[in-house]
Amino acid sequence: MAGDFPIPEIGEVRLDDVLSALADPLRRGVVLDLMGRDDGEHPCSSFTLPRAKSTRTHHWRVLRQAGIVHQRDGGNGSFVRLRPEFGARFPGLLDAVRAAEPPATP
Amino acid sequence: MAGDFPIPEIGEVRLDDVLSALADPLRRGVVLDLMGRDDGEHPCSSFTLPRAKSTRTHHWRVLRQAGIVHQRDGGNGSFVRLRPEFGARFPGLLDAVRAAEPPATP
DNA sequence: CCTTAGGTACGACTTCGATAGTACCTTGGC
DNA sequence: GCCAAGGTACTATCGAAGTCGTACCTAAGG
Repeated sequence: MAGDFPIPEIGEVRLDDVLSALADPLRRGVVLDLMGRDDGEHPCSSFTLPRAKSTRTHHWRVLRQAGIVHQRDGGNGSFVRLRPEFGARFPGLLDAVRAAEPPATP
Repeated sequence: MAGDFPIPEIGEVRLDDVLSALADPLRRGVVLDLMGRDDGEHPCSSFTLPRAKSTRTHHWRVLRQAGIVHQRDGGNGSFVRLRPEFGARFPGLLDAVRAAEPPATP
């Protein structure tokens, strides 16, 4: 494959999907993790997702369809980054989520 | 009965429950409606909830347990208001949701 | 007192989402 | 060329959530 995964236009994304995506603590965790990194791509394998491979795939797809992340398939590994348009489409949302969440629990 | 319904301490409310509560379009609709009114009590019967009575009861309970609303039973009718502490516990969250939603669809 | 309106509690049904197992694919290294 | 690592697609399972019907409750008004 080796290409970008299909993602919805940012204008097509429904708030329902965004809030449902962020309601799951695992997905919210990786989003907050991503917000704490630089704006570039990061390997999917570098995130804390203690679930089966197919379940991780599922969670990334949900985040893509919520317009939150962009994902690129590299054949043997895939990479994600936050979609920069998201902040303009849903201003303050991710910041509010981050503010409500304890930064991490190591 | 004629009294206040039990609600969690605002500090005990989990973000999971808040986001799940707001992910439902019906519940989000009544919350946004409530935000557009004055801060006092409003009859539950004055909101747009085209569902069976028992289903409406369910949705109000979810909003209570998410720390978003306070509810008082008056015997033949019950009344809700936004919890003023919510904004301090989850700053910017409701505002972000309101900003992301078209004001209404009449 | 009786009726009605608004609402709760409980149980049943149904739909949806999180999870995982298996098969298969692609890049990279040996 | 072969194999391992990372990941997707598909399917199945299981529990949670949305929905509703029924029985019952309470205050308000005639």
